Formats: sequence, C-alpha cells, structure tokens
Amino acid sequence: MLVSTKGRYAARMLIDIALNQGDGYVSMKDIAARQQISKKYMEALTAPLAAAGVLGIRRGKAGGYRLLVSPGSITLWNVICLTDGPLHSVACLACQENTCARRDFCITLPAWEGLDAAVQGYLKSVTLGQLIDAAKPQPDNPEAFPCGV
Amino acid sequence: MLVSTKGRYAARMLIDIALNQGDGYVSMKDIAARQQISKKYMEALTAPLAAAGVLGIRRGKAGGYRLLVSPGSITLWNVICLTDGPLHSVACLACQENTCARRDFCITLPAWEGLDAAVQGYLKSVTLGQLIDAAKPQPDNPEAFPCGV
DNA sequence: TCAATGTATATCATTATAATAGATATTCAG
DNA sequence: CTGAATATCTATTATAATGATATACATTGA
Repeated sequence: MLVSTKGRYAARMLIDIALNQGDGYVSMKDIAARQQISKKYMEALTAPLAAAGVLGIRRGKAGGYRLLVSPGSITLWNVICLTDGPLHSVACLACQENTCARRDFCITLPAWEGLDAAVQGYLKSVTLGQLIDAAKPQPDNPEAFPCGV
Repeated sequence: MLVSTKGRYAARMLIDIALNQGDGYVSMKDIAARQQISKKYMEALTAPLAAAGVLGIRRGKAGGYRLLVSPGSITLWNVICLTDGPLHSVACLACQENTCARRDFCITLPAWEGLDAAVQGYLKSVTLGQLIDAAKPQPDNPEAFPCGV
C-alpha cells in the first residue's frame, strides 16, 4: 500500500480539527470518537505535525490540538511526509537506500522515477482546504458531515 | 511500497526476453543470471503472463519463454495487474475489500480515488517498448545494455 | 489538589513480502 | 530409449512493515 494508515489517519485528524476547533482546542478523545480511530495510534502522529508548526498543542485539562496554519496551505504531500516519511512507489527509490547496483543502467528505473513524480505531483496538488470545500453542504447535498467528517 | 518486486521483476524479465529471444526461447536460467534475480521467484510470475497470452512457453530441453505480443503493446499496468493484482494506493480502495463504513461520507476518499487514477493513468501510458527504445544505444550513449538489460 | 489531558517507551499480533526447497512433468539430443 | 535440461507444483520459512495496545509519566486548569 502506497499510503498507510498513518497518512490517512493524519489527514482525517487534521480535517477534524479544522472543522471543530472553533476558537479552542480539540481533544484527542473527541477526535478518536468522531473518527473511530485508535486514540493511542493517532497520538503518535501529532509530534511531527507540531514540530513542523502545523499543530498547536495545549496539555492538561481542556487541552488538545488546533491548526496553526490554514487548511488551504496544507497539501496531502505535507501530511504524508511529516507522518510517514517521504513516500516512494518502489523500493529502488526509497529514501537513503538508493543503493541499487543497477541504478546506472536499469531500463525500468526511469519508469519508476516517472511514477514517483506522478504521485508526488498529484499529492502536492491537493490541499486539506480543497477537500473540506468539496464536501461542504451543497444545495443538492444538505446532509454533508453526518459523522463529524 | 506501491509496486512490489513481483511487478518490477516481471517488467525486467519481459524486457530481457524481448531483447534476447531472437527466433527461439529464453530460459529462466539465463534470465536469472543476467538480471540477478532468484530463478525460483521469477518462475512464479510466468503462469499469469502465459495465461494472458503475453508469454509463450516451451518446456523441456532448449525450452523457455518468448513474447507472443510486441513490447509496444504491453503497458506497465498490464504487467503489474497480471503478476501482482490490480494495484491500489490505499487500503480503502483495495480490491473486494471496499467495505469501509465511511465510504459514503468520507472527506478524504475522493483524494485517494484521484491518486489511484493518477497512478493508473501513468502506468497505462508507459509500454515496455517505450522503455526499450529510450535505452537503445544512442550516438551519445554507445554503451547501453552493458548488463543484458 | 485532582481530574483531564498530552507524552514517552515498550511490546505485540498480524500480514505482506521475498525467497527457498524438493518433488514432478515435459521435451530434445544423441 | 535414455538422460540431461528445462518448466511446474506445492510447501515452507525468514524478515520486515503495519497497525494497535499497555503502562507509566508530565502538564495544566478548575
């Protein structure tokens, strides 16, 4: 699988926060309940997002998380890179391990590099803001957001 | 990893056959030696390719494999589907198991469907023939094919 | 001061991946 | 007709990645 649950859960978590933060913080307990995602598992995703300045954190009672940047400025590529590392479609191209002995003459390598570029291009073209806007209640779809996200 | 060794090995195997079949058959032993791929592992990839009419097989002495169709008519998508099953970038969309309870209202689902479409579009746009042509000895690159493929 | 929150570290079960082994079937050359 | 070279079938295994959980600890506000 190209995008693991880390990346998918992180995207849903950030969208959930965007939709529910109001002017306060959203607790992991609430996110887990709405999203039906293991609270503990999701907790492991917050640290890199906070370190990158995407999430603000408040500990203690009434604590939780809030977005420090607008959903429109966060791409899926950002989310995935931060929570699951830079993604590659093929082992030959995986980070650091790019030590394949065939690198210099492999006929198929250009194809996998092209695939990586296509994937990256798509993921960089989609922001969380776009996904939220696309799902906003429409005249012909008044029942959007039935489950929090 | 999106594309596993099955798909990658199969692509290299088919290209190796295309380049070496002449008017005969190419043995798995020779492919394995040129490609530095486990012979036994590759053998498991031939059955579906033969069933699909891509590979012709001759058993017994001087046996082996040959392409029944031109490399230009085989896309990477074909190779991967036949050897590793239809590829999906995300678990929600994996074949048959598309039973996610959030299917009907998930905000992120459209993005993963778009990613799948981008991947599929790219893989369907590249043929083994194109890869072979791109690597053919050029005036400025007379040393192509140093290692069989 | 205590209850509600987030943090850190360790562990575990399951599955997918990659590879290997051994016995069997087929064909050609001599 | 026999044997060597080939492909095929079935089972097994090692390793790593994934997804999830448990426990103890730290922080904050009411």
